[in-house]
Amino acid sequence: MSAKPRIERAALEVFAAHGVDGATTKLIAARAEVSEGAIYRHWKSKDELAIGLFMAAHKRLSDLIEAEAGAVHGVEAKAAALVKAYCTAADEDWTLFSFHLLQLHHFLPYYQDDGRDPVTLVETIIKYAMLKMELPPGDPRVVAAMAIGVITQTAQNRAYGRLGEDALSAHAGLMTAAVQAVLKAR
Amino acid sequence: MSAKPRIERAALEVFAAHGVDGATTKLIAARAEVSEGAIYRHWKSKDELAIGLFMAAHKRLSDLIEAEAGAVHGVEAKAAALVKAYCTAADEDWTLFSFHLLQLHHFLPYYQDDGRDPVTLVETIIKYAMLKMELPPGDPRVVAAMAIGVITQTAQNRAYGRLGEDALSAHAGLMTAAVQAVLKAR
DNA sequence: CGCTTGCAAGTAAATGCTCACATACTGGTC
DNA sequence: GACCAGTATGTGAGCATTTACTTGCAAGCG
Repeated sequence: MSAKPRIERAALEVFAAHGVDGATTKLIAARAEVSEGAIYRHWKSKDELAIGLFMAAHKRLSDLIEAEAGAVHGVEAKAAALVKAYCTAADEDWTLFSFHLLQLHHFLPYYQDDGRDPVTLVETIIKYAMLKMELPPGDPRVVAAMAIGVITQTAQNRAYGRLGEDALSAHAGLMTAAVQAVLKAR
Repeated sequence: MSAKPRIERAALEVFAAHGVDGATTKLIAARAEVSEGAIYRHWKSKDELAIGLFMAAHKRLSDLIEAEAGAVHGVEAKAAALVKAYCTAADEDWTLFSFHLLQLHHFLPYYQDDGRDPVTLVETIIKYAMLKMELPPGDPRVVAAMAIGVITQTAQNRAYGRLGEDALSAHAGLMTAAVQAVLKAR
């Protein structure tokens, strides 16, 4: 098999485990069973590799949110769809999503806020629902953070090995109920 | 003033901003206005410095949880007390708590689980409340993760500058209501 | 051939850390 | 108080190692 996809997989694993700064090109190459030089045939630098991988996950997640939220009506339904979609996607490519989840803060300076990052999208949905009186009023930034936190912290704890090996989807029902409760709580 | 506390402050800031691996001893020394050698008068290595700072925050948070939860009866009251206490402590020493929050994953391998880390403590409280029928049954690990996520994600977004400069306590009421809703949701 | 992909050895720079030296504090003795 | 040894604290030049990245060469392939 060609080296590029093997490098991508290996890099995701190493970045997720050690962080971008803690990961070494040697380790990535070793895990991909490839020489270090091979990395630089496909990427200009370690950082470009990391940013490329992160942005792929970031865009995939943003697209997912837009698609799922656009397909149904009402915040309740949107919340349920989003939770389920996130769980499914994460289970399908856990390496990619745990990397995205755990290393988010490293890439904050990089993605320009065009309003298409996951957090802003959720904020927008909530703001709109408040306007339509579907939700009680409140700071949409905080409500969005709290609702997202229900998902991300659960996923993080799974990544840390605190929840066993069950798929994230196994908890989708509980998480959906919790998110909907957060949205309405005041 | 002596160098040690200045180094500690500088290290917290640099670790929080760049991560433990991304932080350099040169940068820490420069920010503390101290020579690099001064660091090694007080700590054996950069990692020991980082671990010391983290463990101090970790223990302080654990003690806080035990004290606050032990002082009142009933999950509802415990939840309210914990949220308020965390917000107050975080506002009092935001540098310390944002470092703890953002770099947690770096130190996971280090703290042995004697059941006294914050997450396990919350899990125990929830498990006990379920036994006493104060809460509907459900996986306590997941419920704890979700409840904690409400707080941590909000605090993280504040650290990322997404919530303005308001104190975290400004949102304590909203967060308390959300946490209590999560605990009861099913 | 021409082009892409991979390797092995190597390089320059950065990083964590050390060490010889200087200075400031501490407490006991006269 | 004056003296002084002993210790703790800070400096800054520098060392060994690691790290990201480069380069010359060869193999596969249309």
